[in-house]
Amino acid sequence: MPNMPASAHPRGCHPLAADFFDRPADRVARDLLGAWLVIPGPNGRPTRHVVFETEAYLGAHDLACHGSKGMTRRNATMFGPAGRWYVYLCYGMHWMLNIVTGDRGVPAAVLIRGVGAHVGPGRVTKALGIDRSFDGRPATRRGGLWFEAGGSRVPQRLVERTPRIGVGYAGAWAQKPLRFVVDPDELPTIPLSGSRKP
DNA sequence: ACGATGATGAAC
DNA sequence: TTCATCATCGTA
Repeated sequence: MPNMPASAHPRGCHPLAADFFDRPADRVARDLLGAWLVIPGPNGRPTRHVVFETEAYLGAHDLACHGSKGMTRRNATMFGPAGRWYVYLCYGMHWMLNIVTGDRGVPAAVLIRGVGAHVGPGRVTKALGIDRSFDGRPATRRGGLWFEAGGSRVPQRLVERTPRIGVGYAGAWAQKPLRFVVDPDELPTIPLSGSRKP
C-alpha cells in the first residue's frame, strides 16, 4: 500500500483476512488478543479498539455453543464460512458480537467480550453501534467492521484463561478454559489517537 | 441480589 | 399460542 498515508495505516496494522479465522475458535480467540477491532467513525475515519477479552465457542459438540442444538434462523451465520460477523440479541437488550471461525458447516465462533475502554460484550456493541444489521456481514472494510493485526503477538505470560461467563448450563463444557483475557494496560496504544499509558 | 426486556426455541 | 430460557447490565 505504497500510497496510503502513514496515519491511515499504522505500523504492523493490516486487516485480518478470512484465513486468519478459518482455524479452531480457541486459537482464533487467543490470537485476537491485542488485535484491533476497527469501525469507521462519524467522520468516516477508522476508529481502532484493542481487543482484550474473547471467548471461544468450538462447534456442535460444545454444549455452550448455540450451534450445539442444530441450525436455526438465529444461529445460521455460525454455520457459514469463517470471517463473518454473527450478531444476536441476548437477554432481550444486549447485542453480542461474534466472529465466525473454522470450516463451513461447523458452528464455531469467537465472542468479543472486551475492546478498548469497553468492558463486557453488551457494552462493546452499544459503544460501537453494532446491532442485528451486522449479522452475516463479512469482517472486511466493505462490511463496515473488521479486525487489524496488532503490532506484535501478546506474550503467553500475559494471557489469562478462565471458564466462559454465563454458560453454567453447559455441564462439563462450562468449566473449560475458553475465555481469554489480557490486561489492557499491557497492550499497545493506538498510534495517533491518544495514549492509555502515562 | 434482582429486575429489565424481548427474541428464541420447544412444547403443546 | 404459551412458556421457560437466556454467551448481560445497571441499580440497590
